[in-house]
Amino acid sequence: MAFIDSLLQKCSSFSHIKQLQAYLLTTGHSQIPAHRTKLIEFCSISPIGNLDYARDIFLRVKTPSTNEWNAIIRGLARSNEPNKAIVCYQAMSRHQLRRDALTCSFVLKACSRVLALLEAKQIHSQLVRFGFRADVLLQTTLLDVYAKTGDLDNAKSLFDEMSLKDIATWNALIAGFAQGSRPRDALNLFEIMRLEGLKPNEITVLGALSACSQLGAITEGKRVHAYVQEECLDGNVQVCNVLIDMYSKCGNVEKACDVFDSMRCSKSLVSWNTMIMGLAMHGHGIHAVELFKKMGISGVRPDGATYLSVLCACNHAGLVEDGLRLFKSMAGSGVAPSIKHFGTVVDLFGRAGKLDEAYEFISSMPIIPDVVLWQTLLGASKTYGNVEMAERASRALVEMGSNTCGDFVLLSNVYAAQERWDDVGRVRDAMISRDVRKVPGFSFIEIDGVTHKFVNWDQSHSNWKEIYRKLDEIFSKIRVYGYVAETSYVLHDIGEEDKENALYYHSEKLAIAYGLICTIDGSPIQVIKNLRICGDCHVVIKIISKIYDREISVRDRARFHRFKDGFCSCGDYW
DNA sequence: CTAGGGTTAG
Repeated sequence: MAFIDSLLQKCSSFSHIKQLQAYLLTTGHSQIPAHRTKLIEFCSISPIGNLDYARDIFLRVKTPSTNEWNAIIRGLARSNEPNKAIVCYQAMSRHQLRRDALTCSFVLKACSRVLALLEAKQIHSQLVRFGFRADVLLQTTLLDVYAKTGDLDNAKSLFDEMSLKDIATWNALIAGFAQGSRPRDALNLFEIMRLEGLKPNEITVLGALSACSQLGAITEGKRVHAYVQEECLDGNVQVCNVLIDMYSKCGNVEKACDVFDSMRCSKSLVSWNTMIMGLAMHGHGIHAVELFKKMGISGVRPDGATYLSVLCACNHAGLVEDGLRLFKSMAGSGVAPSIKHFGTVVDLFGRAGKLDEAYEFISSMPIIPDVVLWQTLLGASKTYGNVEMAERASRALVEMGSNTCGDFVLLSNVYAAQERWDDVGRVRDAMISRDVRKVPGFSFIEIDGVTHKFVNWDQSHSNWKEIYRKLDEIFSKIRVYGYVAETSYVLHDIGEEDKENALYYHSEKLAIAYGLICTIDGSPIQVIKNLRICGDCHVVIKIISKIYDREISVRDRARFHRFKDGFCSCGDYW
C-alpha cells in the first residue's frame, strides 16, 4: 500500500487529517500530486473529512487533475447541495478537461438526487460521445437516473439496448418500476429475470416485494417469500422489513407478525415502525400500543415515524385517551412533533366527535395548520353532521386556495344530509368556477393472477353486463335486510331514485360483484381502492358478507376493512 | 503508476 494511504487510514478525526497535511508540508511531500489528490479525496468523501476544506485545497491547485475534479464532484454529489456537483461538472467541461467514466458517474448521481432529467440527458449524450457505452456500471447509473426522475420509458429502452447487463442493472429497473407506480412491470421483470436463469439477490426482492405490497398481490408475494427462504435472504433486515410490509398491505397481518417475531437478524427501527403501521392499518390499536411499549423496553428509540404509526393505530381503533397520552409523551422522548403528528391529534378528536376540542387544538398549535388538517376537521364535521364546523373548515380551505374535489364534495354532503339544496348548488357552482381537480376513484381485484380495475360506473370490462346484473341481484337481496341507500353521500341534487343509482355502481361494488361471479362459493374476496371507502359501500359490503357468506377485505387509502358475518373489523369507526 | 463508480425497506 502506498505511503499516503497507510497514513490516511490511521486518521480518526479531522484534526488528524490536518496534522497529516502539516506533516506533508514540512517534509515537502505535499508537492507530490498523488499525495495532494489523496488528501482532497479523503477530505471530500470520508465521514471524518470536511468538504469545504477539500474545496479549499482544490481551489489552490492551479491545474487540478481529472481525479481531483472527480473527488470534489463526488463529495458535492452526496452533500446536501447536490446541484453544486452539476455546476462543478459544467465548469469542468468549460475547462475542456478530460472527463472519465467516474466523472460522469458522480455527476449522474447528483442528477438523480435533484431530479435533473434535462442535465442527465445532456450527460447521456456526452458519454455516448466519450465512448463509455460499454461500461455496465455507468450505464446502470444512467438507467437509475432515468428511473428516479420518472422517465421509466427511457430507463426501459436503455435496459433493452444494453448488451451486457449484470444483477445491479436488473435491480435498478425493477426498483425503478416499483417506486414509479408501475408495480406490475416490476413483477413481470422479476419473473423474466428468473426465467433467464439469473439469481435475484436481496436488493432484487426488495423491489419485487414492494411491488406486491402496492398491488396487494398476496399470491405473488408468497412466491417471492418462498424464494427468499430458499436463498436464505431473510437474514437481511431490509428484506424482513419489506416482507412485514408486504404481508400487512396484502391483508395478512398475522403473517406479518410471524415474520416480525421470527426474525433471526436483529430488528431495526424500521422493523418496529413497519410492524406498528401494519397493525394500525388493520385496526389492531391495542396490539400496536403494546408493541410500542415493547419497543421501548428493547432499547430501540422511537422516531417521528414511530409516533405517527402508533398514533394512527390509536385513531383507527378509537383509542382517544391512549393517543393523546402518546402525543403528549413525544416531548419527553425528544421527538419534535411535525404537522402530521398534529394532524393525527385532530383526527383523534374528530373521530371521537369532539369537534370543539379539535378546533381548539388547531387554533393553539405552534405551527400553521395545513390543508390536510382542515380536511380532517371537515371530514369529521361531515361524519357528525356539524354544519357550522364544516363551514369553518371549508372557509379555511378556500382561503388556502384548495381546489381539491373532495373538499367540496364533503361540504356539499354536509348540506345534502340536511337537505339544504340551495347550499349544495352553491358549492357545485363554486366547483365549476374553480376548475377543481378530481381524483378519480378506482378499485381493483385480482382473479387468477390477473388484475381487474374498475372506476365508478365502469362499463369497459368485457363482462360488464354480467357484473351489473349481479349487482342488481345483490340489491334486491339486501333490501330484504332493511338496506336503504345512504343517499347523503351523493353530491348532486337529484331525485332519490337517481341518487341510489349514483351509488349502485361505485368501483368497489363493481369489483366485489365481479369477485362474487368469478370465485368459488365461500372463498374470500379482496379488493383494493385508491381512495377512502364510501359509507354506503361500507354498509352494502357488510350485508353482502353475511348473505353470500364471504369474507371480504377492502384495503382503502388508509386501512383495511375486513367484512365477515355482517360486521366490519373497523367497527364502523374510520 | 493503480483503483475508485451503479442497484437497497417504513
